[in-house]
Amino acid sequence: MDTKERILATARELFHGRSYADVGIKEICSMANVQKGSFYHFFQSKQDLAMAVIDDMSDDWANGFVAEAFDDALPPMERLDYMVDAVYFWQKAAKSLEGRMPGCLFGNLALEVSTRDEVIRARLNAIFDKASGRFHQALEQAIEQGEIPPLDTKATATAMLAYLEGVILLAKTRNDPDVVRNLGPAIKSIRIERKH
Amino acid sequence: MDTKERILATARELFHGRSYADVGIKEICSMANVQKGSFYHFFQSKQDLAMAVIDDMSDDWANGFVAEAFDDALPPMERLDYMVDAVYFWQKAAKSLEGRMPGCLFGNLALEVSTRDEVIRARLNAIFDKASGRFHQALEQAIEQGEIPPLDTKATATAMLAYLEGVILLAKTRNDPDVVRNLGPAIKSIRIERKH
DNA sequence: TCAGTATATTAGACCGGTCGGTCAAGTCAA
DNA sequence: TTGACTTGACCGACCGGTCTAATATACTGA
Repeated sequence: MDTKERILATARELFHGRSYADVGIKEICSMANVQKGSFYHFFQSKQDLAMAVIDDMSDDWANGFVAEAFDDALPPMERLDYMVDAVYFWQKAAKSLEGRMPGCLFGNLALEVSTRDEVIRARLNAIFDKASGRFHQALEQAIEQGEIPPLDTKATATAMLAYLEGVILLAKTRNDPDVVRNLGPAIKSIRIERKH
Repeated sequence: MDTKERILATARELFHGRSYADVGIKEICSMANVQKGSFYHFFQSKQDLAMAVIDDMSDDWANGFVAEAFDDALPPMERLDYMVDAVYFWQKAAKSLEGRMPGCLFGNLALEVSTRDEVIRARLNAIFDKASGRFHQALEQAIEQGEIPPLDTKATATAMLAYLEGVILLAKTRNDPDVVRNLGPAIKSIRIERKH
């Protein structure tokens, strides 16, 4: 594992487990066994690192269980349950490892830095758009296959993403992953009707 | 307006508009025209200030439009729309004043500091519990009055609060209060059935 | 009413520590 | 010999918090 990857992985872990402002470059470096000069050889700034961390996590998600959850082979509405389950097990594992529920890195960063850093905010926004696109596709297929009655798929998809983020927020505040398991499945009840 | 109130009001504005870590005591003092010595006469620490700000905002909410929204005179399910509207107009006003959507102070703080500060986390958790209690009461009455079919009122109430927080999170990330207006009303579609 | 005193509040210099970031000198493989 | 990478000392700015001295304000007994 080369230096840059080590920095990235460490930063991701620390940012996720605590917060952006709370984690210093010095701490990242010492935990990754890297000197400061090396750090600034690979990253221009802390902001640059944050962007790289966001992209890194986003890629992992897209190729990881998000890809599994939104597999076309699964019945569309079951994909939502799969997604909720994945979040639950992930948060539960993280809590049992570190004692605290880290929540969603994207949601955490969004609320922490989006009033201060326009570049990061825009990137996070794009990631949410992409995520809501997955929900959108699932909803389109669910309607197509007669699994649910027609509705405003775009709006409902975004609402579902919002709900998932909200559930994670509340679960993190309670420090209890079970909140995700208890409230998560209700994501399927959210409906925004078509305008006519 | 005495010194302590000035500190409190300024801190609240800054914490809400930016973040906890990003706002220093020095900045709060200079904006409130207070010296550091005075600050530490009234507050033991920055954490102490945060707690006071949280309580202050919580009281304002409880006696402000939350009290209006959850007025017993309103039909229960209409209270939810009232609440969503209030959030929308508030965020819109804040954005037109400062250019940025601040989101929900409690949600912001929850994601920023709850992994780091157990005391603040617990307080925020209590506030969320109280808020979900309002939803709960509205749902109980809605069922009682035949406005909606029976459901798990406790779980649904919490789910609705989660949804509201999630919508605000997404709106803040988009920096667009209209997200609240567009997605907010779907809060009424959320249902968690009774266990039997 | 007043002197005297205790207490609440203000003032701002000061503290050690940490922050993000820079830099010149070095190592090492191609 | 070149260019990628590493080392770690160093920078000014800022952080939360402390401290002592000055100044209002409130309360006291005569």
